[in-house]
Amino acid sequence: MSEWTRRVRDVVRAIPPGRVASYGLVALVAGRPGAARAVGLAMSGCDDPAVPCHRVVHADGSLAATFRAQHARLRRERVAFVGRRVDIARHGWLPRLPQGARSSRTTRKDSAAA
DNA sequence: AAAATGACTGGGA
DNA sequence: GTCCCAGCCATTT
Repeated sequence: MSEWTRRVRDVVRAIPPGRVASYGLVALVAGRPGAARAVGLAMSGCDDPAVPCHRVVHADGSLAATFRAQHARLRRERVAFVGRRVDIARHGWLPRLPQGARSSRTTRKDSAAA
């Protein structure tokens, strides 16, 4: 397992139940702004049960097409949906960003929850 | 070493 | 609103 994968995993583990974070936000917190796609790659296994991979969603609240169990798992945590997407405004995770975590682009949307 | 891949994203159509 | 495309990035061929 690469350093990157391990780092992503650690961030995801910090997402509290009932909260969700976009791939982009995870990348930002992991120290690689803009690496959203790479985050998805790191999560593709989702074998470790200690990692709440279902709490990672697309920036617009929609879910990964290939991760079918995601919707059910989120609802099990009482996460509300608006149509086919998660209600980011109410369930978006507001992490404590690392110092100097510059928001190259994913920030506005990702931290818009409040 | 070079090219293809994919649980992404923002912007434009 | 939905669809499509061109960048992005670490991993895998």
